[in-house]
Amino acid sequence: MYASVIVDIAHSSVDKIFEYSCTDEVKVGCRVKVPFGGRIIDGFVIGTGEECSVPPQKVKPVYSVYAEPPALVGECFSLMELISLRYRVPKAAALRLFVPSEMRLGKVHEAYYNVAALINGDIALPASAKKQAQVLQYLKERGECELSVLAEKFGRNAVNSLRDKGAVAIEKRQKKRNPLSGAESDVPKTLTPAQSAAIENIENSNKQIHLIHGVTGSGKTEIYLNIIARAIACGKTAIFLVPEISLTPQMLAQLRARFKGEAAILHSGLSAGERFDEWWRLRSGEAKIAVGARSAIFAPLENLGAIIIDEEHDSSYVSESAPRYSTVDIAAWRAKYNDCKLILGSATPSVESYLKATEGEYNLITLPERINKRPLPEIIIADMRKEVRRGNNSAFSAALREQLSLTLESGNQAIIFLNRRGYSQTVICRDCGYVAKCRNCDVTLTYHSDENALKCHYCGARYRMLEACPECGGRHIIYSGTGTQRVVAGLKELFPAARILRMDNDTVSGKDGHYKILSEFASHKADILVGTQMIAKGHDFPAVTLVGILDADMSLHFADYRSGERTFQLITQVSGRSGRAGAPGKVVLQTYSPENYILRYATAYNYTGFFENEKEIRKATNFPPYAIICRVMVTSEDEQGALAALKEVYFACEELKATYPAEFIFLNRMHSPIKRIQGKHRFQVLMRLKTGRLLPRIYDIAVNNTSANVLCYVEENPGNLS
DNA sequence: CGCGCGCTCGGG
DNA sequence: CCGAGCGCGCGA
Repeated sequence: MYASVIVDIAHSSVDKIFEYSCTDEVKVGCRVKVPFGGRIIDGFVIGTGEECSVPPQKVKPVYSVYAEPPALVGECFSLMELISLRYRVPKAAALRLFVPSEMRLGKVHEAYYNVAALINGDIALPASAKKQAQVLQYLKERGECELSVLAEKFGRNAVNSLRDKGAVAIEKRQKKRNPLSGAESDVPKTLTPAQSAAIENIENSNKQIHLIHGVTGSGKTEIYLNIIARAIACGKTAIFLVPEISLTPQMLAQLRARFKGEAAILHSGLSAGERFDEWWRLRSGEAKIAVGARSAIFAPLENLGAIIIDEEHDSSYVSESAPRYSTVDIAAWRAKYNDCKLILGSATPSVESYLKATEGEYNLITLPERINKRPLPEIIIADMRKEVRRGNNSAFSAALREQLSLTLESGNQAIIFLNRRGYSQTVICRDCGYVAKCRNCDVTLTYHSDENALKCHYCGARYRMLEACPECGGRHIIYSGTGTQRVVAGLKELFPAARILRMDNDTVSGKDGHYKILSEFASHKADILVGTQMIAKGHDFPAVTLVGILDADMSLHFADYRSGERTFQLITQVSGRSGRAGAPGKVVLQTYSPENYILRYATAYNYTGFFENEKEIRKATNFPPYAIICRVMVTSEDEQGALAALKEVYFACEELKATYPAEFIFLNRMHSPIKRIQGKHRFQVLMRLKTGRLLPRIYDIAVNNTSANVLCYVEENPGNLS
């Protein structure tokens, strides 16, 4: 018998199928060790058969087979093929998406716990051995007990003595780490007529992909849970994707309560062991629902009945490293393969998805009202130009101050949202205009007052704060911009009695840092939460009745065609934090351009108005979704090498343009806005294309110009152009 | 990816 | 003439 093997080396030069002789123990999907180029390495079996297409003298036998069920199942193989072709990555790189890295790296040992069990309770003990007697008594009552518990209660020595006397046995057992265990029960809530209608609509529609556009608080989650429950009831499985940031304890508790052990969660917050165990629970069929962030779209489930992508517009659904797949694309493919529904949901759908829905490619379901018809929070626009004219140079408008004191007086909580972090954005020399930049990354440094240091946000480099300007020697160094720290300081001055929490990249350490701060705030241990983007999503704060958006303009004037879309999404999301429970919420939005159409639609909660307007602009200016922005990044530590490769890539693209002039709207080469990151020079060929027709050719160009020295890679509609 | 082969160049 | 250095192609 022969096995077709893909060796686990993600490199284009070994991106082939190798054949080995084997026994029938080797099954499709198995991981094996094989002799390869003089070494023994891991590989994936993607096929078996009696025939062999290489000369017999070349064929070697499989070295060994992993003693585990096949890791790859179902559509893995065709999906691997698709990803490998679509994103021009080696098949091994595509296969790696399907197995947890813990498994490949062999890092996870099974977790064990020790159990002490009574084998002979009638043993004679000296009267002095009181502890041992207690242990015996304890075990007589319950038969067996976890060793750690016994050791805690009576001391490890007593247990050891009993073991030596043959009274108890200590046995190693495999631990099932189950992050969703210990759940309370939850019964499905009664659906509102709107929710029932939405589910009915999805069930009866003959379209495969559905977009639920529902305002915050419209009960989308209950619809998702219902659809998942229906799939499970039919003996099928389901995938439920949420942005990484939304995998909060509350959300997991909700799933745990509803689905118990049938749900498995896959995300980076779990320990390696937990993730590994959850993956196997899905693979073995014990769990039928995969819940997780982007990568959970590759969950080892067969017979899918539904795929749900919540907060469909979220930028975390596109991978930032190769293969730069789009989660919605992969999900659409799996839905098609399994002939199941794909449900996208959002309060602020991406322009791209909403366009597809209005054009009939997706089935559009609109939920315009909150569950209990509670009104959406009122948004008050504070015109900061007027504030400046009145002589108010602080970060807080009169309206915000007034609302803040009202909120604090009534014992409610407030969230202050701003886009930046650090004490202030930049450090400028007033005399010559010098701005401090990172030596490696060419990025403006940010001043952090707690360390009195300058930091680069792209590589983490830390510099001493400037005493004098290194260019002109001037001593008039000033800070500019407003950061969370300065806002906190300002708030303390205005409301000395208020308890204030700060949340940004500096106060959040590790994966649980989020939760710590957020749950501290949720349990009302603080009155005001000041933070950046990361407070916009996830948690529910019932007592928050005021949200202040300090610098709504920041994202609006960003040099990105999506800045309008992003700003609309941000305002809607942040506003949704206000007034979740009883009391009606308020939002104060501070801006220097109150007449801006994005802000006008956002404050009126008018998504369709925003969409129609935005659509026309994108159409007129030839931006996505009416075009594709394509960037070939060329990076290298060696500047000359990078420049040479850049030239090659550019010429190849120019050649394409000469052949297909109608496909190109724009083509040019340039430095990337950030010229260096971590010592790597960055150049780019930037294109705007009418369609995706030429993308495969462009991927080829990138692959062909990648060498040991220079890395070239393609980004489609990149999230940012830094 | 990691290895070995073979070619080339420089030192003796 | 021999040994070190590098580029290339191979691996089943």
